[in-house]
Amino acid sequence: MKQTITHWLESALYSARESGDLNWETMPEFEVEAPRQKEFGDYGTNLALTLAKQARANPRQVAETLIRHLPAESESWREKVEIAGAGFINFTLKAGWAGEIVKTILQAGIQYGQGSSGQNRRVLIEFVSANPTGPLSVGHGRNGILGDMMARILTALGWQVYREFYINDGENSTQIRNFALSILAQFKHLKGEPLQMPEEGYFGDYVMEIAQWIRDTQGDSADEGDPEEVTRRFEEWGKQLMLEEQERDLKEFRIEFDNWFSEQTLHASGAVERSLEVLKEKGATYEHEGALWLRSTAYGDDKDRVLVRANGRPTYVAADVAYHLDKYLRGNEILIDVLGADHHGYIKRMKAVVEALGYEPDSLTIMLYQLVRLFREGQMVRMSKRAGNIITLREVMDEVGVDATRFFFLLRSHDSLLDFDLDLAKQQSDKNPVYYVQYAHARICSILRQAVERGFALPALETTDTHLLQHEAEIQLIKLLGDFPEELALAGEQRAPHRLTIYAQNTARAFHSFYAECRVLGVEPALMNARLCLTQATRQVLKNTLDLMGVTAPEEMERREADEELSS
RNA sequence: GCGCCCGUAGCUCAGCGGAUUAGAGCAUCAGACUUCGGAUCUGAGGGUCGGGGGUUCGAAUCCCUCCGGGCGCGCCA
Repeated sequence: MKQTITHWLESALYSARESGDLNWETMPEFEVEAPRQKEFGDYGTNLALTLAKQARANPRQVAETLIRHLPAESESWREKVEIAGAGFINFTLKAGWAGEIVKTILQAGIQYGQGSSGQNRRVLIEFVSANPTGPLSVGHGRNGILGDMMARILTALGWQVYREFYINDGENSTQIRNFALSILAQFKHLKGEPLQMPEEGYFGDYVMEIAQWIRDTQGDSADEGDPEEVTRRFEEWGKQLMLEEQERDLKEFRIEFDNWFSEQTLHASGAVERSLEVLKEKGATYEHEGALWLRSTAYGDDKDRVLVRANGRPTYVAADVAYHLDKYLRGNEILIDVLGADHHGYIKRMKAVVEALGYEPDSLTIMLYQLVRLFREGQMVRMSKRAGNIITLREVMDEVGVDATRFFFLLRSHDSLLDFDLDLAKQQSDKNPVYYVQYAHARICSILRQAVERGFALPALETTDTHLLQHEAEIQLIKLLGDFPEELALAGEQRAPHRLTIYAQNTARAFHSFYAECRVLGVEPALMNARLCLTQATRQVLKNTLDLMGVTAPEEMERREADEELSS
């Protein structure tokens, strides 16, 4: 409906210009929205206000002119059009208009809301990319959810999405090395030697478990031989086990990747050197004190960055140059990296890299998310990965459940700090908004089941008069359902998945409200059919939204409250 | 010191491509079906949108500045 009204307004604009009533050059930006106060009608627009600015005219007069030029086809829909406030144009539509939206939704079904703005272009989303030196943290969970939902959203908007996990397994990585040395230390300890952890060692229990696994499968002699070789072996074992665990946990968290990209392959294949050559050719590098530098300040970075150390080893940045170049060479037009807020310094650097490589800096989006703070018994849980006292994603998943955890992570804007209270999440899980939305879906399914049980066949769309849907609660709900395509598009454009979480809650609320106001089953047959259609349409939209969130849409739920009351 | 993010109701947060009277959940208080699931609904109280300037006919929204909180600022990754 918003679109229809937008068309009317555009048509009025052209008509007014042709007749000389109004002068304008560029199409003004304006919005069509449902006003909060119902006295203002069903939809309103600020068009006259934005246009008045451009034309330096009185907004109310502009509004009058526009109304005069509204196309004839709009007359069968409009009840009345009014000018209000500074120059808003408010439309009140004829009773029954909302029924059309219900039909549109039911016809589109699972595809309702999808768009084609992606035009089949390719986008690569890199996310999680945890170091293979430990289990996934809760922060990785937030990262994973954001990337995953973004991928689902962009797919729905017509993009060809490729999901990738970048494994920081470069042999020059000190982290991995320390990790390997930690395992080795535990291994020797298992054999009875005193525990001698490296300085920056990893202390988690899982390190010991890996050492144990190596001892069980490789025997006591696993640490014999050339020390460098031994470290390399332990590195490989540790890395493999960690990656397997990460993949398993992510899969259970409903996150899967098209590809796990190994940093090491970039070093091994010579891709790193080649990409550095590209930078050199573009004149974006220089040598200083024996090291090779990227002149990133020339592209807006705060300082220049070392690409190759004086000792000849390439830095992490060098690998990232090669990696991002590789992403582009694989035909991706748009790149999205999902990173924790502690990497914010990374944005300017990577934009500089992209530009130095000859690509459009805006083609790379870095989605930063703020950190997650865990609370238990009202206390913030301090965590350190090396010390091994982290709460893992797996623990949270097991404690809180996948649906609730995903929903919780998607509840807040990614650039807002997220406090995750474990006790609240599990003890008062019925207060969790995820149940509110899921309950609406389950309730709808229950109504539809009942309808069949009572012998009311689910109505055919062609024979149903959806124009009977005129109750205020019905209109309210339908308006929201009609907004879904726009909400989805905005979530994609703004890279703001949480918008759909808010939307899901609003839609669920509107349905619960409708449910309380309007009986579906047992009312006059024509109206019942119309309401059954609306109920089905709502189910479809909730389902589509929950699918995008990767949260299940249950057809029934346990009646937990009732059970508790019986037992108490 | 420099950079990024945040500061909106008692608490947790939406809104921030300016626009008609600032929203939701939780908490508090008061109510609601002998038929569709009470994990629900209806209503009430509660806000100088951190402070101060500026732009604008109009600012929670844009700009500047200050204050408070978080996170960074390696030839680590």
